[in-house]
Amino acid sequence: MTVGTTRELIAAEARRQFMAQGYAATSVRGVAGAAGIDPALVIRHFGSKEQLFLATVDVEGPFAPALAGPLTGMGERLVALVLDERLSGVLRTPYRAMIRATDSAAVREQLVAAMEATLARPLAERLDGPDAELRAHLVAAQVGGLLEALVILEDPAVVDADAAAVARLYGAAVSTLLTPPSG
Amino acid sequence: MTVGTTRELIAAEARRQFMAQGYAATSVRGVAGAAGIDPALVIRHFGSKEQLFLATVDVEGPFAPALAGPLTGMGERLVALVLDERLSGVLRTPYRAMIRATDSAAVREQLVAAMEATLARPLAERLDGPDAELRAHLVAAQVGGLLEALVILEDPAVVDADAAAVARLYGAAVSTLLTPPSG
DNA sequence: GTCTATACTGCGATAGAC
DNA sequence: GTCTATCGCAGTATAGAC
Repeated sequence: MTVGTTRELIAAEARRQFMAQGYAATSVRGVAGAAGIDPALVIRHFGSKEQLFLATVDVEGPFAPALAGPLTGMGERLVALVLDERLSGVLRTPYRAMIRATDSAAVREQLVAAMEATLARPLAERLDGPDAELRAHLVAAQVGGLLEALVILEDPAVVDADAAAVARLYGAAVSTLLTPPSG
Repeated sequence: MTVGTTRELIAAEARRQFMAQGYAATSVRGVAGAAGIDPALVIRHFGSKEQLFLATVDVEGPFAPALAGPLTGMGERLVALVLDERLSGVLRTPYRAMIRATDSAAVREQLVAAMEATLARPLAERLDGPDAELRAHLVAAQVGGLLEALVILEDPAVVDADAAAVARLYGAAVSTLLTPPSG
């Protein structure tokens, strides 16, 4: 389906390497070599290594299915999506690459924008009660925390835990923010 | 209080730069220059840039005060510690530097160990009911999520939010995992 | 035994020739 | 458009000066 222009060839190879090895371990020269072209071409087409990363790596935030249903059980459904390894390619892997590249302000902003557009903003519209917007962003922080433990820190206590138990327990904690605070 | 040995001089300057600029933007040559010594000496003393980082940057996990009191309100107290800017130097700043250096497995392990020793393990001993250990680690994931939103991603919706509201709302969500699950 | 000088390899990026 | 040559900087190893 790729048209095969040089630019798209570079982008495809760069995405592969950034996702597999991260930002620091991926070199412009390595991408160019694997694509069979000259390193200077990569810079010519994308401007810099950072811009190449921004253009090729992004999270897609596959939260829509969980947000579509009723508020009841939504916390558990959100957590289940994070735990679903079939979604790694669109969530876990780019999330890891981007978090580890947040030295760059542009990467930070792109990741915050993606999580806001796919999670915090649509969620805020669903919430009742005071502080709906803040609560939605705090849910996003919780989701980020679980992703961090799973794929950034690879904390064995979470990675090796029973997924159903994590979904139940962490999902309940997320749900606390979905229902209006009592009092 | 520093004895002034070359090794300690290097360590102090390295810590300063790693905390202020992060791992990638700090160079062995820059540390050596600021310390007024030769770059090769840094390697001589610490082996590599990565080992220099591991030896000089660590989070201290100042959670003990929050963990000491009653379970009631502990969630809010933990969140308040994360939000306390006076603790930045021992928590936020090293946390940011370490998360952004988690390409290194050794950095991952050192950060996980610090959070486990100062938060998850002492907390697990305080918790009643089933899955105490998993729940304690999920609390650590929540704390990590808040730190991530605040200091890694610098999400304006959280950074600019009223601290008291964050403590109340996020603290309540943390507390969900502190009390034994109902049912 | 500390420390300096030097050098090797690889990086991102630029200038300019085809 | 694409490649060649090159610049300046990085981490690090080694040799040898004090």
